[in-house]
Amino acid sequence: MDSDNDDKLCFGYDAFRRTCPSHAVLEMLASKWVYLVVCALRRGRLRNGELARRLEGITPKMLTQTLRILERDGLVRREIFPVIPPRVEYELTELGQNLAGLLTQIRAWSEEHVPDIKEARARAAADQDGDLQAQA
Amino acid sequence: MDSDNDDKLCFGYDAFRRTCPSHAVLEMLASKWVYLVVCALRRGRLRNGELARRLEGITPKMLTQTLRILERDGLVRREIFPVIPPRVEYELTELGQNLAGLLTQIRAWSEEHVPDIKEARARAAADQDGDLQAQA
DNA sequence: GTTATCACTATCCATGAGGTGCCTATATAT
DNA sequence: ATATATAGGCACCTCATGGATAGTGATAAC
Repeated sequence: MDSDNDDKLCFGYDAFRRTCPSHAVLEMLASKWVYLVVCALRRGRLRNGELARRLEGITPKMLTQTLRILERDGLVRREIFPVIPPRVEYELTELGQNLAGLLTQIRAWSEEHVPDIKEARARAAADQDGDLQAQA
Repeated sequence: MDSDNDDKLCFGYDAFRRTCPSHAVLEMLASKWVYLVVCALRRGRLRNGELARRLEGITPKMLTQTLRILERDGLVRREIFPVIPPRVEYELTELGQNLAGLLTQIRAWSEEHVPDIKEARARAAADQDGDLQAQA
């Protein structure tokens, strides 16, 4: 029991350690597009184009890149239909579903607390101005 | 009611929209160091040096930068003691505490699911090799 | 006088995130 | 014959950012 690091140390992994695999996992999750893709797939399978329309502002490259990462890490399953024109569908795996619950909570938090953060930023900006005036 | 986007649309904000303030909030949260700093502060106030020692691999610059962002957005409170040598302490605000619960869950998830992701990556790598051999 | 602590700030540089455009295949529609 | 839809791959380029390093100021210890 390392008293310096005993809060929720799970399964011997410790995300605070740079070399710990869980650190790399956390890093993979720390991406805007990973959040949004996983959230978007939560309700069911979607095609590339459907995702692109839903995730406003994502470029085809970033979408593909993100999906490849999620597929590689076992969060998303990719199914190709050998038809013309091509049809490819993406859906969450069980592991992905599991994560989606958490990420959706983060997304909900972001939406809920916009006013709080707006207010905090306004106050910070005001304090800045105050400092500037105090200097003059 | 936009039937294309009705899952958990909170308070009129929609993180899927690039111009929505909640999108920016999500982007702010999507950072490895934000995760770890908030998690580290969860149990109580810490000084800069204590944080630096706990967050293995963080540079002074990134630590300060992250703390400034969190302070600006009202998640962290900064208290300066006018002594020599300087003493500065950081602690979560109520808003920060609120978020810390979620982020700690994400961190726990990362630690829990390392084996799953390792396995998925190994399988993906094996599939890759399979493709290469099939080509030859 | 030299070194150390502490919490930074400033600066530079390499990496990589992300954007843009062009390319593939084929069936259908015009 | 040409255009469109579809899901990409691939090469190139830019700019932001992460990271490394050095400096700052005041004091106290050696």
